[in-house]
Amino acid sequence: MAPTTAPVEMNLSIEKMEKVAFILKTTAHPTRIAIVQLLAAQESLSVNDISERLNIEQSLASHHLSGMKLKGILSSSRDGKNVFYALKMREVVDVIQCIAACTFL
Amino acid sequence: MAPTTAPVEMNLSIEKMEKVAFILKTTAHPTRIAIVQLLAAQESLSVNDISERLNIEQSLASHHLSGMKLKGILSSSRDGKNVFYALKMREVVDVIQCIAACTFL
DNA sequence: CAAATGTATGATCATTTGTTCATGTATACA
DNA sequence: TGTATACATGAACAAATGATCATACATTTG
Repeated sequence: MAPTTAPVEMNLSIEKMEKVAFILKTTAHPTRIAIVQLLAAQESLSVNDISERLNIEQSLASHHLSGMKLKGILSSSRDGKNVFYALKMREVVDVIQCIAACTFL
Repeated sequence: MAPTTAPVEMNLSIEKMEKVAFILKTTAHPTRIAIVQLLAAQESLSVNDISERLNIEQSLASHHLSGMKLKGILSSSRDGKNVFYALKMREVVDVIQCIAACTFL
């Protein structure tokens, strides 16, 4: 994705800008970025998988995951004792990659 | 930009995830998205231009602008009494457009 | 049913964020 | 020099966020 170089018209409505801000805000946290990263590679993972891989408490993982689900970024499904989370809004992967690709970071 | 459909390896370091989160956080606000939108179309605008167009107080505009400058998203230059701000990290335009393009928003 | 395992939730607290207000600084110009 | 215009800044406060803890709920298995 080449950087934008020429003047660009976006013309987002106030409502749209609020929605975009909402999604960006939901993504803007190192742990949540790590979660997206895991789920970009794995299709679905249980809460335990995630809390172990990221070395965070189960409770904290659950809070982040349910929040991201509530906001539409993730989906979840229970299988026995486990609840598996998956990426629902895959666009956030592109967003993260776009920023991560910035040479100056 | 097509949505990512297949498993993707990102492998961002902790440091990189923190930097990405930092940039996303800096962008994740309706007013700041509106500022990026204006500067995507205009090359550069004064504080007054921006506060008038967005209908916000000069002080609030200045706070947002200097914060965004501090974090590397904008640059500024004084010309007489005016200070003109411009987009420095144009990638944020792509980020916003990417999310804004989501059909479900 | 009881115990074990996996997950969710709510309270609490510290920190950060967003906004406003008052005031300070910089530049131009009469 | 004094005044007007354009920006910046810092204090103060409300609100949102992130982390931790304790505990509740759900499911499986003995």
